[in-house]
Amino acid sequence: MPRAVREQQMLDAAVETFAQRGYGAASMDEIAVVAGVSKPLVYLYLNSKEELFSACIRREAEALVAAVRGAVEPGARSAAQQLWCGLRGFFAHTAANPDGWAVLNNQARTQGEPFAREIAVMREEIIELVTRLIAAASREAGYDPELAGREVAGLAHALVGAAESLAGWANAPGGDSPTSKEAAATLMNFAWAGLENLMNGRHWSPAL
Amino acid sequence: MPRAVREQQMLDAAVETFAQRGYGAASMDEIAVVAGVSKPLVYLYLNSKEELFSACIRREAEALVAAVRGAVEPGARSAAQQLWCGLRGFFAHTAANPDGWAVLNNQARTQGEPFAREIAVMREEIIELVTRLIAAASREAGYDPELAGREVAGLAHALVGAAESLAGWANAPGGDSPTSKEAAATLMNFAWAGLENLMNGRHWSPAL
Amino acid sequence: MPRAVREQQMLDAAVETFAQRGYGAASMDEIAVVAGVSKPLVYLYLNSKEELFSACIRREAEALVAAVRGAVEPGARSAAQQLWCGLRGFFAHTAANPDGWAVLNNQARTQGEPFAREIAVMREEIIELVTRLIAAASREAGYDPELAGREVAGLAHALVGAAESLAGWANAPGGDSPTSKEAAATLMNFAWAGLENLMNGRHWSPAL
Amino acid sequence: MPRAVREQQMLDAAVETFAQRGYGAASMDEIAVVAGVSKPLVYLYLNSKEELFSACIRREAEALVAAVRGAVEPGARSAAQQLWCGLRGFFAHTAANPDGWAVLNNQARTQGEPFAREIAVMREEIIELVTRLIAAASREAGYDPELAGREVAGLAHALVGAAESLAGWANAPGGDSPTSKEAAATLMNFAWAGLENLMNGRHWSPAL
DNA sequence: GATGAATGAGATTTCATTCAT
DNA sequence: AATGAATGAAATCTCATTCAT
Repeated sequence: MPRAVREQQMLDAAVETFAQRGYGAASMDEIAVVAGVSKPLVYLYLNSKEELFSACIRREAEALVAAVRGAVEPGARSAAQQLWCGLRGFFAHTAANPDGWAVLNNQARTQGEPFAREIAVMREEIIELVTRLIAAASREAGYDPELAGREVAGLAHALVGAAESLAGWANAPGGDSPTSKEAAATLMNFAWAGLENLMNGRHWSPAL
Repeated sequence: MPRAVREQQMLDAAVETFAQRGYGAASMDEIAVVAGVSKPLVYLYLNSKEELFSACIRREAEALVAAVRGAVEPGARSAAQQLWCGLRGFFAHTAANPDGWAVLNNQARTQGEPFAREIAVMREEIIELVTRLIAAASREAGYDPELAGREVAGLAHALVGAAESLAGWANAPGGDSPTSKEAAATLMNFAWAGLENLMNGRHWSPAL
Repeated sequence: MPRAVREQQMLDAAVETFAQRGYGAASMDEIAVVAGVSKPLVYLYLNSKEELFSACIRREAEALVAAVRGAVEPGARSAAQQLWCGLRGFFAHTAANPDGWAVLNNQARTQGEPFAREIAVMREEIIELVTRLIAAASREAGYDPELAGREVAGLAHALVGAAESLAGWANAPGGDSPTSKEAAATLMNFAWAGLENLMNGRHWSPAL
Repeated sequence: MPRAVREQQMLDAAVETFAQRGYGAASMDEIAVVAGVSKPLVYLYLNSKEELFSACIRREAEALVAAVRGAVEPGARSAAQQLWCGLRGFFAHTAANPDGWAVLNNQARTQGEPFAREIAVMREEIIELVTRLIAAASREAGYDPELAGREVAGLAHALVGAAESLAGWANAPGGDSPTSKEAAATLMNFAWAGLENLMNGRHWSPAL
């Protein structure tokens, strides 16, 4: 069996195992068994547990970013529609790849350097994309996004954070989880309302 | 030295170590050294690594819930003010106890059962509190929260998720993090705007 | 059992095993079994295979140097007698501690850095001692050792090299090995004759 | 490429690797890479690590013995001259083939059976040659070597041991090493003086 | 109440070796 | 003649856990 194929099998097995057991508790033994190969082969191809984990992170991060970017489809639609499509793409991808999402969001982020940095890079990329879309959407709505640059960035941060949180909830087993469509709609409402208030200068304040 | 004091020292050491190394990488040896006692004493008081970790989670979760509930000060003020105070309490507590927060949010959540369940319980408690406050606030504003029960819950979920995300950002080292007051204000703006739109039936929809 | 005692037991077992199997082929498992303890205890006390080997080298080197110095008994006798006694002490010690000698001469010297350096230091110490004794002996015999400083050093080098070689032969199993007394006598003859020729300027030359 | 040539390339690579890493630490992988062939080919030609090492020993031992024998040039000269030429040949060969010498003297000797035996055989061959030369030289000088047979053998042993020791010193990096000519001259002086004293019955004795 | 001494079990990693082509 | 693909076995090292005092 050619090397490239085997490597993907190993990454599949590793993502599954890391997601279910956690980085520390996942053993190379188990990963090899799940992949259906011997342990030395895993080391021959991927060198060490750390590099294997990094390879998982890289593959899953690239797949997630590609899924979101692919869903956005720039040009064809309004910025608001693009944001909506991006969110739906995000929830659809994380729902379809719960293990990959768990590796990125639960494991990699919490295992310290050097893994956290790789996640941070991916997150920055997405936040930047969201920031651009919100700014464009506010321009479409007739506002001047320059007026509230810092707050637009804050909105993007909160939106991404809330999306991450909802993705976990949406993937959780149990009856009352929202569908991925509902989750995206909730967030669009959130973003929309926030944008409107932001641009109209309607801020909540403690004195209110 | 009385047992209760020693036990708290051990929990302090354990929280610090778990937060910095992660559950898997933290060793009982190191915890004992940090606590300034011998390893058998840790076992005598806390039985096993798992129970020790559970004790940390329980202590930190209770402290966090108490801090938020204490900040809310029911009765004295409007529901919106209570929500504001609760958020400030949340951000203040996580900023003052970064290790405890890291154990709850980064470690316990990602180590699988039975720890994740303890976190879920605490989270439900807080989400319920937030849901009640949002409903009360909408009643104060003259709306009928029964009209949009499910969406109020969604709003609470998103708010808590965004708060968790902002707590991580606010505690992160680096110059552009928001202060805990800014973070709370950002979230109140979103909650407020979201509530208003919700109650006025102004939903964003794909067709828009 | 107190730590110091156990540590010596482990070093005994390690010296025996390293001598018989070689550094590479000796396993920590076998050393632990020979020492009658569990493997983790070996690591607890001696940290790693490398440090364990270093500890063996240090202990055996110090014992050997002490044996030679102790046998020399300076002051009481002529320098020639001292050299004789030192050689006898050397052969007696290596014969009584064949494993220790094998670790120093066969294993440590050939395992590269950092072990070879430790041996080199010990060897320098002994060569210096021998050089001093030869110089003193030549003074006693009425020569001026300053006249042939470099060659005296060469003689000391050759003497030590020959002694190392003979120690291996004397320890070897088989009937025709010399006793340790014979070995020492052979070397004294060697040294004596070399010294005499050296000081009388009688050099062998190819033309002869 | 013909098999014989490939085999020599592999042996070259193996000698180099064994000399630099030691028998245990040298891996078949590295040897194959250094030889510029694939690992299975090494096994096809040389069967196992042990046989490969044996082949190295055999080749290098034969080359060394041939170099010494070739340098001796029997018949043409006096026995003393032959000894002198043999020593020069020995030092020249070890200086020109430091890796081969390291394999013989440092690695093979210290890896236990069956390798040590192969070295012992070669060594016996050389000691026998030296013994014959010393006996012949003493006959040329008018002595009766039968009178001191055992001591002549001892002298040969010491001479060979000293030569091995000096070969290591002469090959060592560092400024104060002797040249191979100096080393040979030093040994001839000792052999000559030792022989003279031996035959004249001038023994050093403790009582002296 | 407290600890120095000790270990069973299992982690990651490496290596000599072979098969199918 | 030659190799990419693959592995059984064993190495070093760590850790949660327990006893005897």
